[in-house]
Amino acid sequence: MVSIDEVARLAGVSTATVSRALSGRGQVSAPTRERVETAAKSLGYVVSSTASSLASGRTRNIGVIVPFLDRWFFSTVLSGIASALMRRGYDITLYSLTADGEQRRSVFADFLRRRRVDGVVAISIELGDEETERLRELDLPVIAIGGPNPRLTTLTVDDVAMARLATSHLLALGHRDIAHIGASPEFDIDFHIPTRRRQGFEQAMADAGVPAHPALFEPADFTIEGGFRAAQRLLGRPGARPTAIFVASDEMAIGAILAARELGIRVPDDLSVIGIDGHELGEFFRLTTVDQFPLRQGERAADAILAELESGAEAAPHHEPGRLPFELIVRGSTGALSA
Amino acid sequence: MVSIDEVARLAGVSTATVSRALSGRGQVSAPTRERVETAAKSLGYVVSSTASSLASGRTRNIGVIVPFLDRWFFSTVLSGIASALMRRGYDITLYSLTADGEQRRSVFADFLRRRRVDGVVAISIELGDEETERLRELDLPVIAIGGPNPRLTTLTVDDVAMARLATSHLLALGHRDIAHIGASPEFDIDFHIPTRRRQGFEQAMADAGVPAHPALFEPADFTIEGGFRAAQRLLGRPGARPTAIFVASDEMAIGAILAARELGIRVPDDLSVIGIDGHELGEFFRLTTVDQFPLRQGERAADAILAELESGAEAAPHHEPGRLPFELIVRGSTGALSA
DNA sequence: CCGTCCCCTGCAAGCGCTTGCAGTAAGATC
DNA sequence: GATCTTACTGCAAGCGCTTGCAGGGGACGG
Repeated sequence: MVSIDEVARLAGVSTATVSRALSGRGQVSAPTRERVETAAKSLGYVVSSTASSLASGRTRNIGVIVPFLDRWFFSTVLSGIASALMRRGYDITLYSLTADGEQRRSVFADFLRRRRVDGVVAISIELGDEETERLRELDLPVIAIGGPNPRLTTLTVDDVAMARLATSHLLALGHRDIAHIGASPEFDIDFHIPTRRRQGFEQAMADAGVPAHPALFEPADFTIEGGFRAAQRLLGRPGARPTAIFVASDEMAIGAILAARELGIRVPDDLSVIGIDGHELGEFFRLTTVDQFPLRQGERAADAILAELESGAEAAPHHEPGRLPFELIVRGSTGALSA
Repeated sequence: MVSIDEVARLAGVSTATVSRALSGRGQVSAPTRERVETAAKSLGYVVSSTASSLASGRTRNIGVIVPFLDRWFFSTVLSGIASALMRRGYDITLYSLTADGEQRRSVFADFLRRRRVDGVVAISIELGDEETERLRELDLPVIAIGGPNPRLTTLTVDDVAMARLATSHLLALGHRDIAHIGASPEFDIDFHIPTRRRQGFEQAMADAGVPAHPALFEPADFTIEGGFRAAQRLLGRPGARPTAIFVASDEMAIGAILAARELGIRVPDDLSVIGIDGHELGEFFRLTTVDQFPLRQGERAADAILAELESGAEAAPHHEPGRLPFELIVRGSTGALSA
């Protein structure tokens, strides 16, 4: 492997000058810089990240903590983070928090403390107090996407407002018997997003003076299949059927659409369905949704962490609640209430 | 941040002994080891990966190259890799090869050459000659999953055999008019899996003495929507309809099932559909498939790279073609040909 | 023509570990 | 009891960079 000394020798300068020329820190005359760059290129020199990190204290590496890798939302956010970071020359090291509690603990107790990263992005994880504390102890910039955490800088989307927007859309179409598919209460213990979406739903209903019937709520597990079953229960009951369903995620909403089809209920003629997220399959299923642009969320998180790094200003945690954009995307799964 | 010196002082030994006690390399008496471990724990010491890497040349970090992060197959394999690697205390740094060609080049020309990783896993990427060469120049263990590459150690599943198995299943059920949904030829240029699956299909048909009608092939793009459209074309044509479809991926197969439903064609009564992959949605759609266990593929790749690292033996590239397991999973989307 | 200032460059001291080598003491061998 | 081993530990030299500091001009002003 070629080292900085060889480049220095070839360019006829000291290693200090090579370092400065290639990193852009400190003064180097234009001709010298050019000689160094030529030498480096001809030798195929690439700086050793370990040596550079040790000497400088900068790693050019961001740690990303993800609860699941194989769920659409998280992998999409991750994808946004990865492309934005790589564009700026940063590496990213991945910390996946599987179901295994012991392993999760070791991420905070060991992995992250190896000084391998300059900053951390945590995607939609409800962090425990101790975990939050561990993160703060790292003394590194941390950006959390999702669950607002008063002790960390967070990028959040206003879940209540999103849910209100979705519900208002249904109300504006004339619907009154609106059901809601959300998460079961025990889910909420460490994952508050479904609760907030439910609150938004209830607020919008209350604002419109429409009573939200408790029987029109069904819990599910945020999968297509879960949404399917919840919708089956909702639509298969004797008595009056809801004319619309606000579903707390697109995947569950797709399940609901499939359930309706199976029951011979036409969407949107007999039933309107709206989801939340902006899932890639939404277009195919013609699903009306409130998009939260997860890819861009990842990019924004990457930009935010780089901004903190480059400003050097370890700004006090400033939450920006509800700052992430969202947008109603009307497709074919919602329609006016038929008389 | 606490350093090794503090631990040494507290334990009353030299830093050399601390290093040996904590890393398990070299001899340390049991009582000394215990004192060191106690001291380290009480100070919350975690070794600095950069310093350790620089001194030892080992990073305890594996690079993973992924073509897409937000596609089910890749993120599932990645998930398997991540959990297996973290279990062994390894970090993983992610190199995402977006569509951007320039960025892709920089992964091989710069990112990977920073000496940040001890080994590389490449997931289902058809690597160009120059890229392969770059990887070999790294002089690190490399494991490629997927596309067999004679110059790298690869873990592959026998795509031809999988396709034969799927096709045989349909043939055994009595089907003769079997269509195939695969990839369009231009896709194949840098992605040979679809071609191999098609070959397996044709072989199985030929072996059974059944002519594979060219009109019964439809290309698609490996998405649900693509499969949907391909099936629409296949099933909407005037004339005799196929009684079964072998689809080259589960996602496309799901699309095909949805298309059939929309056309009022009953699955499996009027049409059998079989896919390949083992997609998580397969169960929900009752899709018969040939599972290739992507999660376990990732785990095996992780194990393989660690084995190479720990043996130290930079074994010559040994491809193990067709060594990865696959299995026919019969669910509800295939059935005997009705008379 | 000399002093100042500003660029540019090199020197050399680390960054926080790991590990070859050497030294010590205790146990083993005869 | 002398000599070898063997097990353990410490010393100190790096690993390949970065960067504070200082020195050497050239430009410029007086």
